[in-house]
Amino acid sequence: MTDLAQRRVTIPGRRQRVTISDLAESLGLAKGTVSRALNGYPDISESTRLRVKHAAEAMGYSPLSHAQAIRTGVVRSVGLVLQTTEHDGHRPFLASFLAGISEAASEADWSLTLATASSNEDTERVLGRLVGAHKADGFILPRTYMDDPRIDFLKKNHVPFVLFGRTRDPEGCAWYDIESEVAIEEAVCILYGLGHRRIGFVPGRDGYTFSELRLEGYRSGLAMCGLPDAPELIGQGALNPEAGEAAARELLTLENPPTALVFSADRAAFGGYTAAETLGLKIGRDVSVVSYDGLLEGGMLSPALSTFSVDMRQAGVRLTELLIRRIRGEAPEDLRELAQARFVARGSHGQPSMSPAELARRVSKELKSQGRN
Amino acid sequence: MTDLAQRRVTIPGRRQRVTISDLAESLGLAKGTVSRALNGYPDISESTRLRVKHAAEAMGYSPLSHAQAIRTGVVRSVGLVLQTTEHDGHRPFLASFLAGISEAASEADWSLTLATASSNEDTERVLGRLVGAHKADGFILPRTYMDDPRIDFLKKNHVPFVLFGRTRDPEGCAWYDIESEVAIEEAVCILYGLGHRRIGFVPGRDGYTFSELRLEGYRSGLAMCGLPDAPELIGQGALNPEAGEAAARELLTLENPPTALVFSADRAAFGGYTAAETLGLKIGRDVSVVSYDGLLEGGMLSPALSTFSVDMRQAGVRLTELLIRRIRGEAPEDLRELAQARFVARGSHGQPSMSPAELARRVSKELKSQGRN
DNA sequence: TCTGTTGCCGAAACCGGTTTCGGATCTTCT
DNA sequence: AGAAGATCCGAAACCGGTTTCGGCAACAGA
Repeated sequence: MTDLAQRRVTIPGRRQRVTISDLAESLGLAKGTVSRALNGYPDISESTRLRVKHAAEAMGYSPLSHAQAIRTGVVRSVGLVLQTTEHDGHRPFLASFLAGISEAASEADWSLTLATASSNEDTERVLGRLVGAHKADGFILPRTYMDDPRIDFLKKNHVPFVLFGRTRDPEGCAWYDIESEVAIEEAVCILYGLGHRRIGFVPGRDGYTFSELRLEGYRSGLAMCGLPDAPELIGQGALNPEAGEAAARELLTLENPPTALVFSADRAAFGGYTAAETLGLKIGRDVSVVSYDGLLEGGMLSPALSTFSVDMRQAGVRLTELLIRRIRGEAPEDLRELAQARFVARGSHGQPSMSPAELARRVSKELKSQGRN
Repeated sequence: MTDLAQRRVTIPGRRQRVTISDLAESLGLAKGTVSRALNGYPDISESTRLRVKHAAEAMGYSPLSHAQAIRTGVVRSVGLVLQTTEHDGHRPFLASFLAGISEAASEADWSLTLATASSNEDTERVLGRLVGAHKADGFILPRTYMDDPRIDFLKKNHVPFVLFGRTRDPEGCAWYDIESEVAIEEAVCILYGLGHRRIGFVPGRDGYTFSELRLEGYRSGLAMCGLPDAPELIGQGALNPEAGEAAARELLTLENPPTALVFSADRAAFGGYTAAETLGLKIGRDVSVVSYDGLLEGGMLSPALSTFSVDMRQAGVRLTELLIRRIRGEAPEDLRELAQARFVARGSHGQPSMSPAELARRVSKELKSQGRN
C-alpha cells in the first residue's frame, strides 16, 4: 500500500442525483439528444428543446461540471494563486478582489479555484500542481514581475492566463492593470500645485512591474512640473510600514529635505507617519504625504491619508471576464485593458508651511534634543 | 440557439497530456492495472507497483481530478462561500484564513473552491449552485448562526460540512470554534483586577452564535468577579465602527457610566475610539477598552488596542482537516474541536483614573462646552 | 412520380479515469 | 502427481456527460 491508497475516500450516502440518462428516459429521448437540446445545438427542434428544458427544471437536473469536463476539456473554473507573505500589500483589499472574481465567474456559471503560496518558488510549485490536475482552465496572475517565471511556465504549458499588471515581454500576454504611473504623476503635480518644490518619492520593491512604472510616473511628474530630477529624493524601496519608516526618515533627515513625500504604497506610508512623529513633524502641516492604494485603514490615521484608491472589485470582475474570453480562444492582443486610480483627498497633504531649509533646521533641532535625553 | 450554446468553449491548443492509457501502453500493462497500482490496491505486486510509479514520474503523469471524480464521486475540493457584506468582520484576517485552508488542502492534495455572496439569500443561492454542479465535496461554513439555513440545506442534500462556529442544534454537525466566551470572561476579570467596578459591554449582532456566547461570557465574567448584572451596561449590538461609536457613546453618557468597555469585535472598538474622542476622553487613561479579534489595524491606533487575538491560519488548517475527514465518512460527533484566543495586552486598558461619578461629571461638562460652541 | 434536400433524432463512440470479475500462473499440501 | 489456494494481471463494464454519424420522414422541385 502506497500513500496513495490512503488518499482514496469512501463514497458516503450515494444519494440519487438526477442524471442526464434519467432525464432522457423520462422524456423518451436518447441522452445524446437531451444533451444537444440543453446545449443549444441547431439540429434540435424548438419544441423538443423546450420540452427538455422544462423537464430538466422540473426534475432539478444540473450537469456535473467535471463530467462535462472529461469530454470538453473545460472544467469551468478560473484559478488564482495568492502569495501570502508579509510584505504582500494586497491583503487588505483581498475580500473585494475575490468578490469581483467570484461575481464575474458566477455570472458565466464558472467558479474560482484558489490556492495560496508562501514564496515565489512555492507559487510555482502550487501552480504546477493545479495545472497538473487541471483544477482550473486558466489563471489570473496578480502582482506581476517584469520577468515573471509564472508567465514562462504557463506559456510553456499552453495554459491561458491574464495578468493583473504588466510585464517586460508582452508577447502572448493578456492583462488588466491600473495605470498607477499616471496616479503618481498626478500626485507630484498636485503637490507642485500646492507650492511644494522638493518632492520625495518612496518606490516599491524591485522586480515588480508596478514599482518601475510608478518610479517612471514620479520622474515624468517632476518633468511635467519643470522640477529637476534629484536622485537623492528617491528613497529606498518599501512596501510595508517598517521599510516605509526607514525610507521616510532617511529622506526627511537629508540636508535639503523634501517638504512632501509620495509613497508607492499605503502600507509604506503608514511607516511614514511613524517616521514623522519620531522627528517631531506633523503630517499634513509640516510635511505632506500622498500615497497609493486606497486602503481603508488610511482613513483611521490622523490626519487621514490622502491616497489614490483602486477599485479592486472591478479589477476582479474585468480580469475574470478577460480570462474567460482568453480561454475561449480570443487572442491575447485583444484582451488588454487599463484603468485609472481615483484620488481620495484626505488630510495628509496641503501647502508647505516651511521651506526645505526651515524643515531641515526643525528636524536637526529635534534630533539634538532627543540626543540629550 | 439558447444562451447555453454560447457558453460552450472551443478547445484551444489541445496539447498532448499524458493519459493513463499512454502510461499503460508504454509499460505493456492494462490501464486498469496501472490505475490499481497507482492507487495502492493489494492485488498488484510490489515490483510492478514500483515500475508503474517510476514510469508515471518519468512521463510526468498526473491524473485529471475531474476524470477520477466521475467514477469516485469525489472531486477533491473543499468549498467555501464568503459573505462580503460591509458589516462582515472577517475581511481583515481573510488572507491568513485562506492560507490555512489552502495549506491543509494542498497537504492532502485537495484544492479550494471559493465563492462569495452579498447576502444571506445570495449565500444560499451560491451554495445551491456549487452543490448542484458538485464543485466541492463539502463545505466550510464560516460565521454560523444559531439557526442557520445553510446547515439545513446541506443536511437535506447530504452534503458534508463543518462549522466555523457552533449552532443551536448540534445534531449531525462537525465544528471548530474559538471559545470567545472564555476570552470575554477573561477580559472582564482582567478589568476587575485593575480596579474597574462598572464594566460595559458592546455585544455583536443578534443571530450569530458567537454574539450570544460572548454575551454569556460577559455575564459569567461579572458573576465570577462578584459584580452585579446591570442591564444598562449592555450596549447595542455592533460589528463595525459606526455602530460601535454609537453604542460606546450611549454607554459613556449614562448617568452612572462604565469606566471600562469590553467590545465583542475590534471593528466596533475602533468606533469606540471615535466616541471617546468626541466626549473628550482618552482611551487607556480615562476609559479602558478591551476587545476581541486581534486585528493588526488595532496596533496602529493610539493607544494600541488591547484585544484577544485569534489564529485564523490555524483555524483554516483545522477546519479543512476536519472537513476532509468528514467527507471520508467519519462521524460528525467525533469531529468537534475548540480552541482559545490569546490576549494581546497593548495600551488601551489600565487602572481606572476616576470613579464612574467623576467620569460622568467630566463627560457632561464636555458635552455642555460643546453645546455652547 | 421520382429524386434531392432538409429537419430531426437515435445509436454508438468517446473522454480518462476506476472497479469488478475471471482466468492464468505459481505455490503448497496431501 | 494432482488438487486447492494464493497471487497477479487482463478484459471489460462503468461513471455521466458530449459529439459524430447516419438514417428516417417530410417536404420541395422537376
